[in-house]
Amino acid sequence: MTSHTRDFYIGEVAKLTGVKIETIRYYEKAGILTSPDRGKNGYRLYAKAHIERLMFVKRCRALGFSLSQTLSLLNMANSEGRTCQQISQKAEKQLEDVRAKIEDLKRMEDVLSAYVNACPRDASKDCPIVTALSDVPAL
Amino acid sequence: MTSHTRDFYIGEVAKLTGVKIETIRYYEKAGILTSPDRGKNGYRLYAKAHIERLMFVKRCRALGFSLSQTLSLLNMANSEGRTCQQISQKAEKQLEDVRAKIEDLKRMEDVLSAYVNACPRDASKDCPIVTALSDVPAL
DNA sequence: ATAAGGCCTGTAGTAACTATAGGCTCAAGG
DNA sequence: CCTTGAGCCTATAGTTACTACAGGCCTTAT
Repeated sequence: MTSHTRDFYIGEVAKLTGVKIETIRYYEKAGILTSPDRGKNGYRLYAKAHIERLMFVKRCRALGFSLSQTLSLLNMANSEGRTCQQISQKAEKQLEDVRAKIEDLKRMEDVLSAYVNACPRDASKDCPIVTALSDVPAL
Repeated sequence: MTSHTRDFYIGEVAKLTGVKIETIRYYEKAGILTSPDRGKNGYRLYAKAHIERLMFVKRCRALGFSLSQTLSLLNMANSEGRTCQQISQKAEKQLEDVRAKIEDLKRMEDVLSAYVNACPRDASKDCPIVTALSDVPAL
């Protein structure tokens, strides 16, 4: 029982992770993924570790982390001296950001639904939505 | 009492509307704002109508409309045959989009806060957040 | 006279991809 | 053996909505 794991072509990696081929290559160029070995034909050969790293990136992105935040998390996750506390601090910071975005969007929602409610939604010509949108404060 | 309104330089427009000078010029190039007249020195001269249009754009953007959605709203708002119903349809569509984004972000919030809660936040080495993030489903 | 500030154009940079062009390699079918 | 198709390669351009220069007028005040 050796620690041998077979290599994967980029297309297989894409299928396994659900990340598009172009995106995987983009991540490599952007320094998010380390360059894999190449076969004699020049094809990229990925090992299990690459795929785990890519899943990490995918999940971070799905949680709204930017690529640079993701890279920082990756480096931290793979560093010897890191602590659980450091990781959770980043997660908490991101949680705050997400909550702030939710608040922003809720304000949009409120205004939009007020507009929609104020509108008679019929064939009339002067729409209160238009009026509200074009009003200039100090003119 | 004529309908005369004085002209505004781009800097004044920026102050009145709170939209940056570069952004105003960008909107003109992008076809969102019509090109204003120029003075003999080549400076742009804006009239009240431009400023109202710009405020319209600013409010649409603040409500999450894209520039092309905004342009479509503008064209509709200024068209003779448009009805209140058409306008409110766009607003309702945008309201749906905003609500969908809120749902997305709430899902992120749930996952993130679960992660943060699961983490002991101490000096330990194996962080449950890292484990959860790098797990590959079918490998 | 000159310095500061506002305006002009045009280009490049940002984030995170996505799409396209042009060209290899590899396996299977006729 | 040849060809066809699929999969891979690189490099470049396009996307969205700006933002930031660089280099150079014009105008006004000191």
